[in-house]
Amino acid sequence: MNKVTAIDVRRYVVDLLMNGSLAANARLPTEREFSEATGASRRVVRQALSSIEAEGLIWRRQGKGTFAGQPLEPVSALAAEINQTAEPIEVMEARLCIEPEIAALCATRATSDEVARMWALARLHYDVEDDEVTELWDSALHRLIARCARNRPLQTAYTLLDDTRASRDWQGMRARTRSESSLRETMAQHIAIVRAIEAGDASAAREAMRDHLLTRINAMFQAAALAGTTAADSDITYDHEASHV
Amino acid sequence: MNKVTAIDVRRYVVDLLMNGSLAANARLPTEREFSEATGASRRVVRQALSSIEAEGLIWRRQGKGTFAGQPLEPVSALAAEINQTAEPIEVMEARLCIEPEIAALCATRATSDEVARMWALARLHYDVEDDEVTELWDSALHRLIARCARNRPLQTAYTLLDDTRASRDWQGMRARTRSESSLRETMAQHIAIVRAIEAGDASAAREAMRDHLLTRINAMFQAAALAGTTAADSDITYDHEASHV
DNA sequence: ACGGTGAACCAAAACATAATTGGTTCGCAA
DNA sequence: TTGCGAACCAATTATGTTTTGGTTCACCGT
Repeated sequence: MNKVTAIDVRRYVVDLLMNGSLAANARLPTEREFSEATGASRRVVRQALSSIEAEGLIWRRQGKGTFAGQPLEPVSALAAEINQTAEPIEVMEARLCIEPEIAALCATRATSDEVARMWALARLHYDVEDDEVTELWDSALHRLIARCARNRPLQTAYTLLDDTRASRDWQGMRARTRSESSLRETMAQHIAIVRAIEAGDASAAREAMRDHLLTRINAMFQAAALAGTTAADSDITYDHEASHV
Repeated sequence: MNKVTAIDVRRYVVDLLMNGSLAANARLPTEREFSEATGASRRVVRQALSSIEAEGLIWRRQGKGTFAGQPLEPVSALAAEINQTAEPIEVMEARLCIEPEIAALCATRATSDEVARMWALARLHYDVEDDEVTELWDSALHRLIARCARNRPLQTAYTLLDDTRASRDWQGMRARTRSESSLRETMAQHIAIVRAIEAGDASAAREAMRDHLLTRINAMFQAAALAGTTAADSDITYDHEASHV
């Protein structure tokens, strides 16, 4: 009797998350499929998945499935209709306004459980072969932080911005702005954000989030300048917001 | 041959709209039902309905039906959805996060025309008696500032928050928080905001907007304390946000 | 020849039904 | 007792049918 333990299944699933090619929707196989694939009983599979979910790497929904990252808020239909015409740079500017405040609120309200999940997402080492994957885990952390601000209107506003990332010409933008070094920088900034949140330091969280977003925005500007087609004056960095205090 | 003309059907439908106890956005009979009820051909019914629709009394949607009044805009629909679960204090907190940044952007982007319009709104002397009117002009100024930030996602987000004024227990809140002195204070703060925007001073505009919102929030807290029913600890002022450097 | 009628057809939205999926319980057996 | 499998439950999606406004067209009466 070759017993497959929850630890084994856990390793199997985490491997799939890190190395395997996730579907576009970040959807994982069903519990029954995992059970069949690993030879473990469904109970064991559920134990493994539950532990991974508690860590914050996946989320599950009855009738829907199991997914990598963090859940999207279900504003879907209306949000898509509203945000049809948003320019990427506009969206980033809006995020620069809202997300630092969200991080500040989050610092005063996140539970230790939630902070632990943030650490798991911030410290993730994944194969960076695919832009989609990078975006998946990045957005998961940001989404989790937004949720922990515990302010529904704000979260809805953030979701409005978050939804636009998935659509349209963001894809090409991502491919150009990502690099080995910028990835390392992003991870360092994520860690700084979570550290501030864990410390309950609202001001530090706000500033860390600002730094992070400013870095990303400037990367976008530089990518646009390299591409050359759009934005004639995009070689200037986005700093007129730095008059903050 | 007793022909029923479009005019006849029109009168029939308008009568239904006026006398009948139809709420706003109530559903009307289908075109086929109208046709059967009036004896007119469907074409005639459609002519009549089209004229009524052009007047703005009804709206139609393929597959959905014919409805009284004007269709709900998607943003308003989302706002209504939020209002079912969001507390007024949550909304004010969200505004406290977003609006100062909007004011800062506005200070760098508003044209002189727009500033002139802001002055007109800020200097308006309105009667304290009528809460509705007070709220209307206050909302108008804030919306104008949001528009001048020239960022559609941000403007949408603000509209989402501002729409909540129209609904539910916001009414009672208004009546309790408004007074002769608070009205004067509000006007002074409005003027300070517009002055900073006119000067192009982003930091000053941000701070002026913060002050204004904090004042309003504390007024709400005090009103809640007076009402006594809700929020046991509402006698403390809302200041844990004041750590803002 | 003209205009209206009724029927048929199209597309969008709602409604109803079946299938899928995570969550839960229970009997059975090692 | 513990763990497994099966069945069942509830939420969600997928699919098909019906309803409804929008459109086209052959036909009839004047």
